[in-house]
Amino acid sequence: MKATVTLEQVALASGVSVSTVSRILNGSANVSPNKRAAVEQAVAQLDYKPNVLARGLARGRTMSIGVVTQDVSSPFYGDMLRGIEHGLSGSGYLPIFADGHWHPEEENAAIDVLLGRKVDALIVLGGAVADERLLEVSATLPLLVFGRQIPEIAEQCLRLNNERGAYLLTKHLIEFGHRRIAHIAGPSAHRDACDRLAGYRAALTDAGLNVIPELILEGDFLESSGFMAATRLFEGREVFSAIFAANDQMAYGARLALHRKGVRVPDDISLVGFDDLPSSTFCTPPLTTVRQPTYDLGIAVAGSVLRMLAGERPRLPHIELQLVLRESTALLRPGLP
Amino acid sequence: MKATVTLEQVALASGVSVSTVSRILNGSANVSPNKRAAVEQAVAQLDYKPNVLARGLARGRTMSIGVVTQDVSSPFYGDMLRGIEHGLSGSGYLPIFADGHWHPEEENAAIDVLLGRKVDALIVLGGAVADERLLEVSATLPLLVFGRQIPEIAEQCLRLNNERGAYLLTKHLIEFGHRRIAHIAGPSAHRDACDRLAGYRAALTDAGLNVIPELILEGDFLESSGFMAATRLFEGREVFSAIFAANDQMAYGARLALHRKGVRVPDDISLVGFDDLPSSTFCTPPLTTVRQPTYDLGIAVAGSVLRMLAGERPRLPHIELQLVLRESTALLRPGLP
DNA sequence: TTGTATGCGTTATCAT
DNA sequence: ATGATAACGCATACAA
Repeated sequence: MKATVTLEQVALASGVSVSTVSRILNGSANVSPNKRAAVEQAVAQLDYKPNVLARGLARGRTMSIGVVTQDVSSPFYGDMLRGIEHGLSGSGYLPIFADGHWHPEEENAAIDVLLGRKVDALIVLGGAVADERLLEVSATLPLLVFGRQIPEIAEQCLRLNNERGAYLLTKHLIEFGHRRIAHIAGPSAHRDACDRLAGYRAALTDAGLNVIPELILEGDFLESSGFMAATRLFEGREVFSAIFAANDQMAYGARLALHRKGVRVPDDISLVGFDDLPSSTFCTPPLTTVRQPTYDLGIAVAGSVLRMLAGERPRLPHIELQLVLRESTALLRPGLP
Repeated sequence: MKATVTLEQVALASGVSVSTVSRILNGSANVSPNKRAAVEQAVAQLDYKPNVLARGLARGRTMSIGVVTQDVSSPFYGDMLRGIEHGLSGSGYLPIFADGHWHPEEENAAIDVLLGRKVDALIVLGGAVADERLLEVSATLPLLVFGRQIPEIAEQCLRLNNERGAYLLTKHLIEFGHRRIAHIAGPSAHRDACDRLAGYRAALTDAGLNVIPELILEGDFLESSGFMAATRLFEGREVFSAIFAANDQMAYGARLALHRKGVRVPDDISLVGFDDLPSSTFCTPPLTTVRQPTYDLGIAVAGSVLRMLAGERPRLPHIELQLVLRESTALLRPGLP
């Protein structure tokens, strides 16, 4: 309907110069009250909306923040994005997402796209691009990284202690009497997966139990791989009374495999995951897991970006993973190994 | 590190004018091979990246497409976004998301933000802004709407037949011998919820069964409401042998309630949902539901947007909902009502 | 075919 | 305090 209203038109309608209008709109310094009023009225009347592009071109900033994810549709990232979005709301900055699909190449491309869009800051969630690349980027604009630690920019990196989370989980199972605990690990190329495996190992060792290689299988963090791993576990000759899946999604898959076998959870086998996805509260039975406060993490990261944009230090919080005890774990039944 | 390289610098480096460089970059018409080569080399050498903002300002388009969602973190929308993203990849257009959080006001704000960003087209997913608003928008730029039907722009609207889906589901239960089927409906303000309720009613009526008001409860499409509804169902005096939840998430909640009551699915009670979320394959037991092909829908919508951008007609496909039979439904056990 | 000049809508730097 | 005017980086109508 109405064509784009420009600053010039507002200036004309209110009888002042464009620069004055611009000043008023940006709240910069001194303007006479009457002119201000005239302009504000014209703005309202013409329903003037500043052109973000032109503003960006002139000022050199776009008021948008690039966010590189690995999979928008995954419950984990989805929830973080929501947190980021919430944390940014009201700041005038708009998050722009680009997906790396767990592929370093695509991830690099995503970063390129975002930089090409002249985002004012960048948030990288997980992934595996080279540290050097991120350091380059960091030299150009405010960068925040979740899920990895780059020494040179440690202050801008937020990484939860996955090993500790896995340790807690495993220890919990051990305290419940389990000594033959299977582990469905994540992809070995994935840092988090390795850390969780390490935590599992450490807990066993600390408890004087030995690690049984046959009870460690690798999945890909998706439900189906959890299903297959659990199925294979039953085909093996090593008995076990508990399964620790490296993330909730694989735990779901494993749970289904158990269901198919007619194995009860937690009566026959205890099961734990990692992440505490929203749906883990509503599994049958509700899943014991470790909570990654994704939403709050998103908010924290968003806050830090805003701080860096304001020239301050990121001040990322230190966040501890917490054990969430639910109903998928139980005391080892007497008579079992 | 390297400051932004401009067209002018490329022009200088290759000994031609900026306009020539611009032409080559945009592939417009005739340029001598040697100049072209020189420019291309300079571009590569300087690692020139066009400034999207400047380009947008000059050309009047931003190569970005606004997408209004209701909840990025929901499995439903997350998957659609993935589809849209995929469908747009390679086209040069970048999707930009803004969330309405199921709030008409926020949704309007989201549209404003996107329009302010001068997106070249808009995709609206679900939601409840006034038809008029969308018609206004549609007069300005290519618009595509999922989840509602606006007569004036019917060609640009994609809406699945929710009533039919619910009908199929209910009919399936009836064919399995169930005659007292409870329904956990979605919020009555939600169009899809109403349609599903209507389908449920129609199937009962067509089968000569009467609709029992006490067996119809309203939820809010989230797991917790499904849990509460199922719990209340047991407190009522009307018996039932099956539950039809208006979406998978509520079915999950209901399933947990049943688990708590010690009620087996499907042995004691059959349960169905609606949506076929990725995780429904891995429920215990896997959930019988109706499939909304979210990912493909996303791709279809993206394709149509691209088509409209190219001046063609949207040509949205007609998509049928399909029943997905899994293990949460079983024949009514003899002796039950 | 190629170069020059102008415009896109704002902001910022000057004068005044 | 306020108004011209020059960037911002690119596309394009026009001229050559």
